[in-house]
Amino acid sequence: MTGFVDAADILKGRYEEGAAVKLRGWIYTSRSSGGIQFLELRDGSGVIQCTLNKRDVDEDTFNEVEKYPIETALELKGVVKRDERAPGGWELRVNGVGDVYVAKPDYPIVKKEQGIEFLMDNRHLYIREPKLQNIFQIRAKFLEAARCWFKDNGYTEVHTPMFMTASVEGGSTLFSVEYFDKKGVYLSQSWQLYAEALISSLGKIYTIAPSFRAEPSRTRRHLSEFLHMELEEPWTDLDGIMTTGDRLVSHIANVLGEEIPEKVRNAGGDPDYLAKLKPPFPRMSYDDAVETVQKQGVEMYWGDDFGWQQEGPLTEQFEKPTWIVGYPSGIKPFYHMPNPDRAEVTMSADLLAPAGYGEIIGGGQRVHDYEQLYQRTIDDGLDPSNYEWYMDLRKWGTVPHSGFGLGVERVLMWMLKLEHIRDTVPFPRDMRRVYP
RNA sequence: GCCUCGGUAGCUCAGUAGGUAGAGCCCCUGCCUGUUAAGCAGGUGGUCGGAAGUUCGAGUCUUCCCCGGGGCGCCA
Repeated sequence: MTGFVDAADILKGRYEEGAAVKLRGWIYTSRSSGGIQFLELRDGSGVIQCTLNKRDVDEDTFNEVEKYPIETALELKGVVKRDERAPGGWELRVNGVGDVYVAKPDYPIVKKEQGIEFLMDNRHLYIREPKLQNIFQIRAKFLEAARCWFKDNGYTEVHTPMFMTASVEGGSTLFSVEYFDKKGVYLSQSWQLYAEALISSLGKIYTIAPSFRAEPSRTRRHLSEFLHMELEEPWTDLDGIMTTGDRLVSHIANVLGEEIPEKVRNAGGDPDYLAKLKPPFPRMSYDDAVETVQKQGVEMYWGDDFGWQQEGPLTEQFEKPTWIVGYPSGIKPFYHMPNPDRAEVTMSADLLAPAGYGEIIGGGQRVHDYEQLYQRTIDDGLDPSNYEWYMDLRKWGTVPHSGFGLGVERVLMWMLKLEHIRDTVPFPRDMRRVYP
């Protein structure tokens, strides 16, 4: 059979009642009531009920179909029918069956409550669930929207190595790799050092690539491998890069809210909020943030980073994502530029999502002066000789430049109000799980 | 790394005072022409996470180990 249609298009009413169509997919659920069978067919676009009436097909076909276990893949032809009794309001009245790929009868994922451990052990099957399918489709739209924005704003996509010899974010969270006979090779934590080299070649650039962090973190917002959307641009200061972040995040939110509101709603998000999210986002100095936290009675001292205890109360009242600007030098990596008027703080900013979803962007202005960078490296306890090529960049045509990294899964989690970051990605990697 | 909860049928769980293993779902068989996690009747299915110990006897008590969930610190 050829010329198959998508279940989603039938459910959207794109076919008139009575239209003869062909569908193919996997049996998601099946129920039978003697002379009539109900199959919910899952085809990658959605799930649609297909009814088989004994009157409409020959007896052999009817009896065969009744025996098919769930997850059997098959081709169905029939007639589109509007029916309020069907989930979604539309169904296919089947009058013929094409090729069939019969499943084994013991599919482990049951339409009942199941434990997380079991579902994670069977992740390769659980990803078929419409709930996850929907999130993955939103994720794809998210990336599409971002790339579209980058293109419209003159950014070039570029990719940097995953194998690296130097730490970007601090050595304790590096994954060590066996790299032939070489020692000291690690998986990338960030593209940043390479990005700073590439801006002198390409100008405004971005990447969408995995980053790896060996943080022994067991929380609902950590992955050891996450998708990192990073951006770097020359001739730009801290203020400029925050404005860029505002526009990028707003654009992605708007696209999701306006173009696929139903999917967003089904996942648990609020499409109206996303559609209306507009720049600029509020900016709060680190000093004021500390004071705010202290006023709420939570223990914190100037110079500390925000832990969960501090961040929750701080972001609870936020309507929009909010920038925390000017972190102390002591809690930011060496490449952050010190504030010329106030050496104890950096020209850095993190974007915190509302409602305790945590940090979704981290970035700022980089040190572009050679001497200053050299000193910062030493102050940070690092060996400058490990960063020779990176220092080199400051010798020839160094200009003020800034960038940031956005955690795709974190942003998705916030936008869809998900309980756990694991559901933003098909096969999540955390400290306890690398299988399947 | 630390805190905390858990591991009994394929899945979700119950298991009283230590006395020899249960339910629902899944699956199989039969019935049912509008089901929505369908319903009704019957049936299959177990090294109680592992090892050692106490005991006449351990799913249950003790010790050690393994695996997992949630959280903290840290981070995007």
